[in-house]
Amino acid sequence: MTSTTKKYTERQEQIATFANALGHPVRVAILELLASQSCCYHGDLSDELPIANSTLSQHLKVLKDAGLIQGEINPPKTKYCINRQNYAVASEIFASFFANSLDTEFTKDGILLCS
Amino acid sequence: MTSTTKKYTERQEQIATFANALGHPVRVAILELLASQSCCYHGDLSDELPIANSTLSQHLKVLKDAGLIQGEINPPKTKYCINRQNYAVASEIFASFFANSLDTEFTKDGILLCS
DNA sequence: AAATTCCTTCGTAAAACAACGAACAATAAA
DNA sequence: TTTATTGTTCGTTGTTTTACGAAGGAATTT
Repeated sequence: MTSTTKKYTERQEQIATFANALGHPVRVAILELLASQSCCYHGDLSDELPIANSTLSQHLKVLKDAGLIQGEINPPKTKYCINRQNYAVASEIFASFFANSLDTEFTKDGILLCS
Repeated sequence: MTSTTKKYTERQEQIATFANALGHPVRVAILELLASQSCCYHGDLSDELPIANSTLSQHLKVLKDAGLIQGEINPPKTKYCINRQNYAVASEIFASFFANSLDTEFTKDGILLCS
């Protein structure tokens, strides 16, 4: 392939970005905590997670940069919550990604290729 | 939190593993190619992707280690295809992950917390 | 004003990732 | 047997990630 192309589609980049954010177990745990409690202070999360405070801040930044959470800073406390809008986007994009892939299983006239 | 705990659940680890594999746009592209064509030789993928052959091998290894694809080596050719079984697992685990999270939006008596 | 609480940022070190070309199998073709 | 073809593995380089403690900022409490 030539190098003049724009490498990857926006969608592929978007999927990778969301996936990357989910690509560490502690970030999955963070999202689950936020989802179950709607909101949490940094300290609440820190109590539940086996990582240093500064490390937690880093992971929260990753999630925020990916758009999956948002933080309301209110010194000295900071409240985090899920960004539901982007969460829905992520949910859909993953669903469609897997749906498209699995579809092909059925669009090949029942022939299971690549045994 | 004490350090005696087993850090993360199997499920959290599993999600992170799958997500990690999806965490690079070229790997998303690879999966899409495999999904649309059912199977591909390494060379077919190489023609479509803007990376060196050796790099492609690395990415394929990541996807294989995560269980998302499988490779049938038949020198000098190698045929790759999606591991549909694990793919279905991944699809479900992501779906349930997002479903659980978004559910809370409705289980809070319509009160949108954390504006 | 000093001390405390809460969290972020900084500095740093170790590990993992991503990319490439070169070298290396393993078969097929000449 | 030599040459090609096809991929993987190796070695290397540079970047990113993950982790921590220390230091810093911002309000609140003492």
